[in-house]
Formats: sequence, C-alpha cells, structure tokens
Amino acid sequence: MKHDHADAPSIFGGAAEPGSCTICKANGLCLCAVINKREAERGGPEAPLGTVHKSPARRKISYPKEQSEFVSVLCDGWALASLCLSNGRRQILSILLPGDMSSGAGMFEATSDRLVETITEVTYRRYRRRDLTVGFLERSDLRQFLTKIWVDERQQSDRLAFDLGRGMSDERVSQLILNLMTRLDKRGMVQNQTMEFPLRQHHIADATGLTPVHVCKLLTEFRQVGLIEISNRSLTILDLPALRRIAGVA
Amino acid sequence: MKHDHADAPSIFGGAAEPGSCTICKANGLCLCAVINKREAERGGPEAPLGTVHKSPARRKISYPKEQSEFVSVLCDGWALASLCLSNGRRQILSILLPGDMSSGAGMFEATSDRLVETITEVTYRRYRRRDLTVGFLERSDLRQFLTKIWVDERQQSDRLAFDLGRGMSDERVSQLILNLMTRLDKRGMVQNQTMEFPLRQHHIADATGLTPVHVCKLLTEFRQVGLIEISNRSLTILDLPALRRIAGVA
DNA sequence: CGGATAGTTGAGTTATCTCAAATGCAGTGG
DNA sequence: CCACTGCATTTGAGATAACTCAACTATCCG
Repeated sequence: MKHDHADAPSIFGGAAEPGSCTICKANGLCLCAVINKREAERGGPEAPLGTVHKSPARRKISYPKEQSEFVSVLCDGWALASLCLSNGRRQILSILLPGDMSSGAGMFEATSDRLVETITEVTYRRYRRRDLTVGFLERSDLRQFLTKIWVDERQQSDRLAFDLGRGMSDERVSQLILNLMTRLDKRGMVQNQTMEFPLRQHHIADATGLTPVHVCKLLTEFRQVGLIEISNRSLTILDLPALRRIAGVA
Repeated sequence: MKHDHADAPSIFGGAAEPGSCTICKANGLCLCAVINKREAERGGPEAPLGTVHKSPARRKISYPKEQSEFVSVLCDGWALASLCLSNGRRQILSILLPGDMSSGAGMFEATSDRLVETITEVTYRRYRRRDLTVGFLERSDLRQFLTKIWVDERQQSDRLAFDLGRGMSDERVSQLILNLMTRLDKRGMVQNQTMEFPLRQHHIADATGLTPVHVCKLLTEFRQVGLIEISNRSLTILDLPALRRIAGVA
C-alpha cells in the first residue's frame, strides 16, 4: 500500500507507512490512506489521493455560505477558521494545523458559516466529498476516524466556550499557547519547548476575544516574568509549570 | 408502525405518526422511530424504544468522565450541559430542550467532560448505545439524522463562541433569549411570542459568561424599555425587532 | 411561620477597552 | 542602497463595561 503523499513534500514522513505523515500523526489516520486502501481492495484505478493546492499567506480560501463539493485537509502551514459577523467583529474558532480540516462537519455539508484563511503559506489537499461519503459506508476505520474527529472537536469547542466565557485574559492567552504546543507536539513539530509561531498578535486577539493592544501587554508581561520567549516567529516556553498554572489546568 | 411514546405522556403529539412528537419536531427524526422501524423490518421483537426515566428539578443526571453505555434524549422539561473547572467556575454549553441530547458525540463516546443537570423536572429516554451504533451501519435515515445533528451542533457552538468572545453583555442575553425562542418555536412550544421560561438568573449568567447581578440589571432594563416581559416563569417578547437589533442579527 | 433560594439595588473596584502616538520591521521601487 | 509604504508592535492615559460586595426584599415550600 502506497502512502507517500508524493505531491506534498512537506508532509513526507520519510517512511511510506501509515502513521508516518503529519496528517496521520494528527488524526491517527489519513484520508489518503483510507481512500487508497479502498481503491486498492477493489482493484480499482490508482487511488484518488486528492488534489494538492497551494496558497500564499493571508489569503481567504473558503468563504461563508460558499458551496463546495470538496473537503480540504491542511497538509502544511497554518490557517484559521473564523466566524465574522456584523460590524466586522471576528472570532477565531480554530487554528488549523497540518492534518486539520476546517470542521469535520464539512465532510457532510457543502457549506458552512466559517471563513477559512491562511496564516502562513499552506499546502492543502482537496478530496471530492462524494469519494469520502462512499467510503464512510464501507469502511469501519473511516467511521472511527470520523467519530474521533467529532469527539475531539466537541471537546475543543467546549473548552473554547469555557475559556471565552469564564477565563481571565491571561488564562485565555496561556491556554491558547499551551493548546497549540500540545497539538504541534502530537505532530512532532516541537523541539525543546520551542515551536514555530506565525501568529500575529491580532490573531491571538481574535482567538481569545481580546484586543490586540491588551494581547501585547499580556505577552510582554509573560516575557518579563520569564514564562515564554518569542523571537523570529518562534515561541519557546521557558516555564511550563507556571504557564499551566496561569492557564488553570484542571 | 407504532410511534406513540406511550410511557412519556408529555411528548405525545396526539397523532401516532412520525413527525408528530416533540423529539421528531426538534430533529426531523426520532430515535424511537428509527429503532422501531429497524426492528419491525427484521421481524424482530417489539421495538426497544429506550427506557423512560424521570428526574426532579435541579438534579445532576450525568457527570464528567462518567462511563455510560446509554445515550439519553430529553423528552420533556429543560436541562443543561455545562463544563465546570477549577475554582467552581462553570460555563453552560447548551440548554437542552425536548428532543435534545447532551451532545451528539455522546452517541459514540462512553464518556464526556460535560455535566448534565436538570432545570425543571424532566423525562428522558435512554437508549443502549450498542443498539444505536448497529443502526448507524444499516440505516441511511439514521446516518442523515447523525450528520444533521453534527452540523447543527457545530453551528450552535460556533455561534456561542462568537457571542462569548465578541459580544457585549446585552447582546449575549438577547441572543440567548432569541435562540431559545427559535428552538422552542420549532417544537411548537411558543404561543404569541410567549414561552415557558424556567431559567433562573444564575443560569442565564452561566450561559452568557456574566454575573447574576449583571444579568439582573440587564433584564430589568430590557423590561423597562419594553422589550420583554417576564412573569410566572414565562417570558414574552414584546418587541422582537428591537431585540433582534440588540442581539446583532447578521 | 421559618428557612432557603432567587431577585433587586447601590456603591465602589478593576479588568479590559479605546484612542493616539511612537517605534520597529519587511518589502518595493527608484 | 535608500526612501517609502504598509503592517505589526509597543507604550501611556483615560474611559467604561462588567465585577464584587453587601444589604435588602420577594418568593417559594414545608
């Protein structure tokens, strides 16, 4: 069984085994692999791995209410899903990392209210929704994949609601940082408590429901007391226990 | 095909047809009906409609981390699902109305972090999870039911995050009221802009991320300017357009 | 009637926002 | 290489939405 993501070099895991690429690491299963396998078993044509797309930084790649017959999975780079309403207010609902999709519900619904845009330059893979839904009927591993995503997303948005509704500003920001750290770590993208950190302060603000100005003040304070270090678009956690304490880990 | 919910009188729709009970109205499909049908087609035993349970007001009926082989669907009364963390802070994630379950993800996961408790006295129906998952494999209407729930929940929690992160206090409260009104209306539980309203102010506070005191002040202001009227645990919207305007309907 | 829970009101505090100006930094075109 | 433009970050001062605390009243239920 092939699983080399040949067209998306940056998600190469080196090996060609399942579980080796970033998408697999993130989800425990890669849609490519699943579709691949299905096709192989049927003796069908070479697997439709999904088409690869690239987009520069700061581009909108999916609009609210927009119909699409495709499901996109991020392969490389950072993106975000947000809800924008009246008077230009926006709330970021999720920072998308390699292996993520805008929302698992998108595998069934052709439209959503979410706006998806890139943060860095990204590579993503588009699958035809129809190809996937056929698979859902037939493959138990794909169904498991789905329910796992559902459960994970539920937990993430519950936690988000809690933080936004009940957290102080410093809790929210530290929670965001820790959350990203955990998710990147699962993908093998953290070394020495250090991670790539392409977020602008206004991203952090929109994700935490705060003001860019206030985010700035919080971050400088975090730095001053030796919690974190930011330089060169990368972030290091210097005092993990303290940061967790602020985030109010239950 | 029977569909009379015989043991849960208050969700009687009068007729015995699908679409007639509150659960059907809420979801477009009732689990009872689906399981019923499946069993009937197989010539199996009389359908396992799920066992009926009752609980008085203000009782916890499902705890975080608690394992359960059952999935509960509310038949009558109000309940809530919340996330409680450190120092007793709580965020209500969803007000549960007849036809709702704590979370659709609960149909696959035996545990969650949510605390579910009753607001009024409630009747609910418990289905064995195993009975449902078997159905998912076989019945396309049940799968559709599932994906609809997923999509709806996604939209609800996106909106919640937006309100908590980016809404002023008056927007949040009016949004909550309108949301409840809409959902109750779908269930045929609104007459003349009037609905049953068993929420205490501290419920509203926990749902909107505010303080009970502040909620009180907002509600009295809403009443003074003639937006709503509350009496006898029921709420009437007197000026719908104005309330929508405050809620910031997009 | 008494005790608990819920709602109301006012006074004072504080976390966060708004506004505004200054600085830094990256990319562009001359 | 420099000046320039546009974005991101920093800093300070003042405003305000929402909170805390505390006392008082109303309502419900046995």
